Amino acid sequence: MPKVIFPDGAVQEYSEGENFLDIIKAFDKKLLKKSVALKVEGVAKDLRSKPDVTAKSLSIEPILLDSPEGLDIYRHSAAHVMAEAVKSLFDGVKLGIGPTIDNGFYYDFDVEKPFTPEDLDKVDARMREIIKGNHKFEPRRMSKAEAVEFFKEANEPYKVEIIADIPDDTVGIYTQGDFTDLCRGPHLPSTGYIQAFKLTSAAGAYWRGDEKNRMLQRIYATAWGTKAELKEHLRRLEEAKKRDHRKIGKALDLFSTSEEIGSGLVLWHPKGAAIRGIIEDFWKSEHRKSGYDIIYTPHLARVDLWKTSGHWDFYQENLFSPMDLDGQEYIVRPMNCPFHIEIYKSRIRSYRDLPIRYAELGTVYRYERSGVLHGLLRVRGFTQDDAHLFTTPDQLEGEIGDVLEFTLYILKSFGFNEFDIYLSTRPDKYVGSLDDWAQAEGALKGALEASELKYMVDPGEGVFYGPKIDIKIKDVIGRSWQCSTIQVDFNLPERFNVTYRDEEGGTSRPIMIHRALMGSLERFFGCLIEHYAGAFPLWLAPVQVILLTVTDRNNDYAKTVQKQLQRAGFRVELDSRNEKLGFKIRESELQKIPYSLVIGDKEAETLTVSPRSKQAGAMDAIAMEEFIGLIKKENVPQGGELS
RNA sequence: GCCAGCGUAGCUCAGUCGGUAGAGUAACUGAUUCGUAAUCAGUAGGUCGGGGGUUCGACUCCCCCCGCUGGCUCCA
Repeated sequence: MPKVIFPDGAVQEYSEGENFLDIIKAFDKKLLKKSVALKVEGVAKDLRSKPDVTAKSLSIEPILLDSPEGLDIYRHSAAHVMAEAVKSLFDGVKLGIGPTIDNGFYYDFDVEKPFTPEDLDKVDARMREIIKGNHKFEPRRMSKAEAVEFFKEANEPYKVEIIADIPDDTVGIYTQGDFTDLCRGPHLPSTGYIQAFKLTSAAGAYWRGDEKNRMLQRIYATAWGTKAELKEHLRRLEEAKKRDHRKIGKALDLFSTSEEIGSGLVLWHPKGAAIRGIIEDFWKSEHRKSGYDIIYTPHLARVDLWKTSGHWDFYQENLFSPMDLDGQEYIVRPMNCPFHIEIYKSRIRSYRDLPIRYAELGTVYRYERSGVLHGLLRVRGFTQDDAHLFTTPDQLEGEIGDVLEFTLYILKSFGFNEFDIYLSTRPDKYVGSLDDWAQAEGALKGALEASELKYMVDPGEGVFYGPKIDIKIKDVIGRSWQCSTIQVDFNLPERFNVTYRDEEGGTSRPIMIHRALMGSLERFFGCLIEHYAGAFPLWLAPVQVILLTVTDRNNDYAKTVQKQLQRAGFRVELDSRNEKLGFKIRESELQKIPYSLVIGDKEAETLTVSPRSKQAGAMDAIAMEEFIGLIKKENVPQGGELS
């Protein structure tokens, strides 16, 4: 009898005609219950498919629902159920694509009218009926010509378009009930396997992501193996909402935007500004330590400057319109680089001067389309922690390595320890020679390899003037935000005719590195707020210590304590309102102030304070000097020392 | 920019069928002097995002604009 071999070496014999479902069932019923599909000789197949009996022995591996691959199959099957539900409810629906995504799936539909929330309820209800009906997912294969014919017949032009792009000779088709869809598979054995899903939102989405194409209607959903997991996922989303920087920014009075002022323009309130000030001070002192010169440059420049730089041609959709000044056209700057170049060019530079590192907290303005604005994370006016390094070709890779190390040090100082690193290569729209691009990509790659950091390649995602390394930080809902960026540029030195005197007394062209570590202060601040849920570490907290008096009798002593702490350099507030202690504590907790000092008769008599830490709760009364010593130790960035 | 949803007191949110708006909280005033997450009472607070239309009458229905949110596209 033919047999299959499980991953642990166990063998199960079977007779002809049995499918894998039968075989696994005979082997271990419990295992079958957890399986959604299987791999045969490493290839994913449906549970209901049959083994090739000519092979006497096949190695198989059930794909379990609680594996990433299993969950993916599960969600994909749920997407098919959604498509069936939509097709059965609305007339003239044409199917787009229905892939799985993190935590769920979506399906795109070409429909007459966009879905309303009520439509989603109907789709949800129909999906549940389909699941209850427990229809089998029946696979079959068709030649491409047959499939094209089939989907033309079915009035599914998008499917026909997809088939044309499939390189294989045949394509997979799955049918459940009377619904048929193009699909690679594998799928669940039947719709009844789906236990827990929830439609989350509907949104317009261009066919193939191209805004020249027709806009389809997309329904997003999340799906999980069990109802408990779904519930847990929804709970996590709720938790994430609580950390939303927009919500916390309001609650802690950190920043706002105003309709009167305009979209995407941020107002930094005193407490947000206090944090920004601390970040800027830290940033400046670290840059000086690392050999950067800090500069200041204007926010406007003549439009010709941007024609020279290439921004006028390559970046125009993001530029604000020119304004006329004495017959000259000026625009607000979208970038800082040309200004730094002009400082470089203000005198002749020698190879002995290089590398030159100019750093600036440079405020820029970019026109972003209204639909993309998002809290602090995507705005129209923002301050980059920008720098431009001018290097000789020999220095390039070494400088990139140093910048990379410096970047990670700065990010770690703020408590970020996990990020995704991408190497972005030449885009379709680019300037410069292919040789330059190859050299620049090589230098970035070399620095990454030397640093032994894990990174991914993002093909075609570079800037028009050069390739880059991006470091992305994830926000609480799993969205990834690009903060740090390190870009190599051969192009601007060329365009601005930037030179240095080389060893031979000749004229050579430096290479530029553009880099921003935090990216923009606005976005970085947004990420910081979410990272800490507003409970900033001591060194960043706008108010580090709040003094809470028990009665008016304690006000005088509290003032001396306040003065002492201020003299020691701490940001201190005194809450001497005529309120109960519990009330004051509640407020200091809600404001997420790291330390509250309770000051009552007992403390005034013994010249002590009773600290209450945001992290650890109430502490025993201690002398002021002792408390100051304690918080001095804590009042530092988290990144350690730069090597 | 495109698709959808939303915009009511400083904040969080009710407001039914079209009949001129309400709660909690914050603010203010007074009382209370209190020991680790909300003391009590009173007062005041609104062009219902803006403009136009329908109607005897619009927070409510329709149109345009602004802003926000979730996506698409694009990016620090």
